[in-house]
Amino acid sequence: MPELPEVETIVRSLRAYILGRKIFSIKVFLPKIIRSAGKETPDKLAAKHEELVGKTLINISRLGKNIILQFSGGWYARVHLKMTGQLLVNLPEDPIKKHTHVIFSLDGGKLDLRYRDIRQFGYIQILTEQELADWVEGDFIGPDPLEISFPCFLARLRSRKGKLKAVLLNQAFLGGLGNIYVDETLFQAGIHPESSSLHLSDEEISSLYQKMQSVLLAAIQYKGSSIRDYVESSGERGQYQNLHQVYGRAGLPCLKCGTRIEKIRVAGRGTYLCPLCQKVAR
DNA sequence: AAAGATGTTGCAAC
DNA sequence: GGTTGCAACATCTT
Repeated sequence: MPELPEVETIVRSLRAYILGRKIFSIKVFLPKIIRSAGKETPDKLAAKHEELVGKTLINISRLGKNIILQFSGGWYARVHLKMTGQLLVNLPEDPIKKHTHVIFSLDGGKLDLRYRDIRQFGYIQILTEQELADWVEGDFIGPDPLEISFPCFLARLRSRKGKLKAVLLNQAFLGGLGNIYVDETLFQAGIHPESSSLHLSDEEISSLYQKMQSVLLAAIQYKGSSIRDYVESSGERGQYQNLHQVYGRAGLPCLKCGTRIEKIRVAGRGTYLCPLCQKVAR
């Protein structure tokens, strides 16, 4: 589900609602959602989330599509929402929706942070500072698309080969792009997703860089794209889906030239493009 | 009504 | 290494 704009929106809303709150209790309904940091025995892992009880949430940040919650006492939680994960802030009396797998009770029981995930692909990892550092080092996430400089972007792209869409989806290349925003960026830049990353001109890479940032910033302004399950932590839907130029528009006219938008498969993912506006650089 | 699709990513195989 | 297919799982669409 969520890509950079959705995760960023969730992080911002979590900051507004639960920064500074203290963990009162934790209920785990589906244990596999709490994933091992590597070396715990199963029984130790099962009890690990109890370490957070009594700790205060002192920072909330994003690393690529990962949400990092920092607690007092040197504890962290890393949340990956994968396709259908949600982090929702609720009142305790709010009905517990189906597929709610973990509830963090906050503020002496006055507020809930709930993890909900229809397909159960997402997970929560409870980490010490050292374990977080080990993860950052080992499971390398590339620079943030909104923070990387153009020279660095250019150099990194020039060092990769393969289909451009596959490169952009690779979280070790840049952290945060996913299927929707790659398609939207490539349309805006007028570049075909199957273009070879080696055969792009400096001008094309410059356009790619600028459109990537403008698309992501606009999507954040609109609080992300709600196609199916994504909502921010208050339960509100994003609105950027209404501004999609190609994603989900197969068979509809291109908004630039009127040609029918095509859907093909690239890098194993459904891919939308305008065959006239987006040319292949081989 | 079965088959194919879905915003992710890790793994195995070639 | 890059690429492909599959796996994790529930639900919706064709």
